[in-house]
Amino acid sequence: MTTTTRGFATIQQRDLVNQIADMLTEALLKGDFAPGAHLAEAQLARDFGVSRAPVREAARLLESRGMLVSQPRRGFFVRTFNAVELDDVYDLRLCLERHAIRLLAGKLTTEMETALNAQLETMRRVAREGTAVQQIEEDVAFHRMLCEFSGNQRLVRVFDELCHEMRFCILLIGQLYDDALRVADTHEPIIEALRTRDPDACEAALDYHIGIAQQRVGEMFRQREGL
Amino acid sequence: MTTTTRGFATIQQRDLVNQIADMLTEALLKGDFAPGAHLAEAQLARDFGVSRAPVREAARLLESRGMLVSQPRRGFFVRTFNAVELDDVYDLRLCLERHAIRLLAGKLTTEMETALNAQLETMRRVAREGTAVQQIEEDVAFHRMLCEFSGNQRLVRVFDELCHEMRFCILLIGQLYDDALRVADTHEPIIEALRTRDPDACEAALDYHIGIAQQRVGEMFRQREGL
DNA sequence: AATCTCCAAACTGTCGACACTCGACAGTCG
DNA sequence: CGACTGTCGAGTGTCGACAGTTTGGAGATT
Repeated sequence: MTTTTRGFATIQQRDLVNQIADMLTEALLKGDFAPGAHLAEAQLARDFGVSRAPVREAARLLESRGMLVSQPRRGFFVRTFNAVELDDVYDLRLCLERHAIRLLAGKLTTEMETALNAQLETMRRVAREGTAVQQIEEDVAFHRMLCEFSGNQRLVRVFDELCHEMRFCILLIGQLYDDALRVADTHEPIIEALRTRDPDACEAALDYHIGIAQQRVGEMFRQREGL
Repeated sequence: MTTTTRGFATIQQRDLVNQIADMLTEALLKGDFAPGAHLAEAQLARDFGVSRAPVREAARLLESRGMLVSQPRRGFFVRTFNAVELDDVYDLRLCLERHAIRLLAGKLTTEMETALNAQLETMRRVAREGTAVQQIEEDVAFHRMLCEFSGNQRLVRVFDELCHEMRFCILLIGQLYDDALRVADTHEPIIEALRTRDPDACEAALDYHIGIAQQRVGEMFRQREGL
């Protein structure tokens, strides 16, 4: 594991549950498990070299994040998405971000603005020289900043949950960003709209941006679903 | 599957985890635990007459619902709210319901309308002859219907999570509905606005309604907090 | 009297084990 | 030949136990 960025071993021996949850999440996002596949606790416990208790708790954690579902006496299964559920997620995300950006429009500081611009630059950089996973992460990070700057922490929490599901869907589809640089550029109008501090302009810019994203993902998903 | 339409009630041996989670939820809403109090697994296990494993899992469930928080190596504690967090919850709720009612305005059926009216009648009935808990439940049920009729199931899930927290806050404050009948009546303008099918009118009616509720709860909370 | 040290009790994180349940398969009976 | 039944393996739900950690207080020190 990536223990040391510097000479110190990771201080807080993170408990097994979180470690296992992270590893499972990574495996799920990497596509190591087929959608709908059954996750056998005993098998996972053997793989991780631990007992079943922490595996069970980690699985419950992932269930609460919407990446697994459980059936009584049958165990945990990889969450599947249909097109309707995907639309619901994007619709809800739009709802949250609209609200966030309207709040943000009224309280934008120069620090926030420079932070958003910096993030945009990061996105452009990874668009040129990063991996698809990195591109998605930085894209998510941009939108997460909008939520954070809104000031509503509870909203951020829901956004994070939704992101888990969106990531899951996107990586389940395969690659998405055929032209990452162009995608990064589409975030610029959002910053520009924020600079005007006009809530309606902000909402319009966001609607346009997310609408495109949803359409793209939706198309690819339905295409994949048709198989 | 259900070859015999004969009426055997579906025997549901609900597993311990859910039973415990429900009992804990009830106890929390009843105020059996002080805010911030430590929940000892072993003690609860003894009280329920089970082992610690299902108690732990139930506690994790309640943590994901925002009613408990956990600290590594310290265990689970009853969630506390401050005024800012309470405002965040109501702000987010407003965000969700606005979105829901706008969606609903465009697809309202007569069945939905009669269902909402029936719910309003139920609210008036329990306002006269019901308990405070019942009044809150029916009030929540009305708003939940708005979310459900919007068609976005994911939105309903988030709404349910928020409701857990709001219920928790409200019952933590003490009783709220000094004049439940009047509160019930304030839902009528929402139905009337829906009947016009004008999204803006719906949003305005909802804003007014929730704004009052938030103000009330906020005031009482700050008052209680000052102690 | 206030503070520090150290110890014991209580508690959490984790483990291995057992009982019960579910699904599949094969055998039995009409 | 088809439907029912008994059996078996796999897997979950739950339990009791152990080890390491945290907490609160008794006793020692200044």
